[in-house]
Amino acid sequence: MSDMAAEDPPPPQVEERPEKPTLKTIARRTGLAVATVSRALADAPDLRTDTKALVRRVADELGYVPNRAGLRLRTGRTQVISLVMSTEHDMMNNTARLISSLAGTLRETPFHLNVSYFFPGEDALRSIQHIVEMGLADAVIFNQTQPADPRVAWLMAQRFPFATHGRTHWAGQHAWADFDNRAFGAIAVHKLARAGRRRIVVIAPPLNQNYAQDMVAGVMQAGAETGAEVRVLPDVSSDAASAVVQAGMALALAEGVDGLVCASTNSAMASVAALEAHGLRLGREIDLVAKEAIPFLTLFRREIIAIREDVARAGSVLARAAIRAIREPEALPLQDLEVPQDDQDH
Amino acid sequence: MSDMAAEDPPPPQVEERPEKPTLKTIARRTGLAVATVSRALADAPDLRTDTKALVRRVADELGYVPNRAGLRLRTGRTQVISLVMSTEHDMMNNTARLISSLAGTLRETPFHLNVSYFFPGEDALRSIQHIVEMGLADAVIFNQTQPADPRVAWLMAQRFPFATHGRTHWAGQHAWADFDNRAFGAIAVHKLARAGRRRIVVIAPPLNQNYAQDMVAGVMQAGAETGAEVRVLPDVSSDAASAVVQAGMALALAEGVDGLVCASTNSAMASVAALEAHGLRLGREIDLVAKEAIPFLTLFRREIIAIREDVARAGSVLARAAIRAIREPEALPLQDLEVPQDDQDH
DNA sequence: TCATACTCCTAAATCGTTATAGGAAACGAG
DNA sequence: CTCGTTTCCTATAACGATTTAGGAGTATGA
Repeated sequence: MSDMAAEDPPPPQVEERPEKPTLKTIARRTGLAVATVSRALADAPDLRTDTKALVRRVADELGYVPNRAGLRLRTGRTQVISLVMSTEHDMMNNTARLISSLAGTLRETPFHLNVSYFFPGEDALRSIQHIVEMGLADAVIFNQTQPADPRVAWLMAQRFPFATHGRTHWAGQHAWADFDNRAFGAIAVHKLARAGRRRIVVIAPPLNQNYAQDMVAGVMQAGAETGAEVRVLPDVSSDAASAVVQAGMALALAEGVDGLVCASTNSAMASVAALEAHGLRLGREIDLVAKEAIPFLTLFRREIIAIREDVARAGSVLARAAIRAIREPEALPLQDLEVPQDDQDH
Repeated sequence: MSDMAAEDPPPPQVEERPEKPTLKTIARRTGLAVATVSRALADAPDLRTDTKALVRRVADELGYVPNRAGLRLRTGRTQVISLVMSTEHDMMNNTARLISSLAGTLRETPFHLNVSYFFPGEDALRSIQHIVEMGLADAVIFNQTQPADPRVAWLMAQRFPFATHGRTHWAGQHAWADFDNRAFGAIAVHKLARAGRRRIVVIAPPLNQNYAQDMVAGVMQAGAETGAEVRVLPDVSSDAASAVVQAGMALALAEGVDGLVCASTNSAMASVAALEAHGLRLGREIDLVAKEAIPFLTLFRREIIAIREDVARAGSVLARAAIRAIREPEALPLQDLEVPQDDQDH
């Protein structure tokens, strides 16, 4: 008998289910009109308190849940929050954590999480315009912000609710969650300096990204403070990381580099491969500081100095920020900056 | 000026957009009734061919897209496919690949991808029942199937469309995409045997999972064929992987193990940490075969023998399978088995 | 010529919700 | 007793789609 052999199907006990309660059901049960029931559940001020209490009690008894299609058709509200991701830079499961955290935060709310991607070569703005113009969501969340991100500009002009993973030039005016990459860069260089490293190379993410610029600012500042020589080597893409980084490294290492800063698990692993190929040993001739979202690097090489980023925190903030942007458009946008601490262990 | 300083907001050019075309718009434009337009777009047989052509032409000109809320309210169809994931076993971004592949395949269809999770300790069946009973999706996709998976049994009894990542006892009767873990197990042991390894330890996923049982079957069979001694060490959870595996390894290594098979990138990295702590060297005293979804292990230790699993393929199949299950419930369910090849390099 | 059949289209109802406008009953004031 | 006010509720229309039943014309047959 092969793997594929069909065993007996499970018993087909198709119990007919009691049909879902609607406003009409509650109206019948209470003797009120549908409109009254609707307004009672919305806590309209011109209904008697005991009427509203009655309606709510019956609604609870029946397990009433508003029909999403009816609501959406009538009000235009979708109860959907749409996450629009880039497919690039998707290694080492930042993405999975972000999504699961978003979904986890949203599950206690009436909102559903829709996920879509824009692909390399596509216009990031287009996919978001599509969602807004088609009325496919009440808010959008996206990542990989640029300093003057066109998506942010457009959404602000439209007054459409959104939240970003990463800041922009307009960070004061919209909802975001971000990791303090400037602090990360500074801490990284300080740690290396304390370890006696003087010639530091930084593997930076693509410099059109906002967080890459933050990180560079941080390392440069710390370089000035510590007197270490800091050189930035921009990484063109995480996917092509190993090749690019290794080539860059080959050049850099020739000049007596003794410290490395990497923005991702990815580039850290590629860099280690390169430096070991040059006969350098971590913790001896060279030290490496890297940011990571999952505790992997220390499994990879115990000597790597890892700084953690809590992506789940960002996801949770972004979900709440999006809801707030929907419900209280005039309120102060929710913002959260995760600041890494310099524990001085190194 | 700090990072947070608000620069000038983007110009608030709120151009009023032409309102979205509906059936009514087309009806006005063509002089036909709304019902006729609807039936023309549905290609009703009792309409004149040129009428239908006219309607379709006008619809195209206007860029008509059916309103999802209207459709859903009237027909009950949501045009949503719901992915219900477990939060466990989520390392090394299988998840991210799966989701991006699902979303990528679905983008050319009218279906949207909803993502939700059930959390450790929750009943996996409940979250799916909720979706079905609330009418929140037209199909569900889920992973981590068990041989007699209660979700599969329930959905089959309900005749609700679904597709699974991983097979079950009823694999002949429902849609699924799977990796051939039995072949993987067999190939792994054969590779080790060819390298002269005789005492092999297998780090298996939790044995209640269908794929873990497949993998065990594969290694046992190959053990018998090659005469190697094969012992299975069950892994309780990927999250706790490192601790558990290291403990198990400690015991196992004491007995002269010279070959290791790991089901995931995760357990492979943990195992390497453990074996190196014992002073063993990969490719010398011991060899390690592992499955991975992203090309990382060879960066980690060049000596690891990696077998690739194409999660994107699974995602694409699952998306198409779900759509087929929705549209042609009586048709043969779509199924796809990815069989790894033994390249004999080792 | 008249009944019958066929072709092609449409009016109306419906899904579940909310907003608008207004109505019935009770109350207070003159 | 009558007239306005206030209180509390409801009828109706609308959102955008599909389905059902049927209607107006034209063609066919005896």
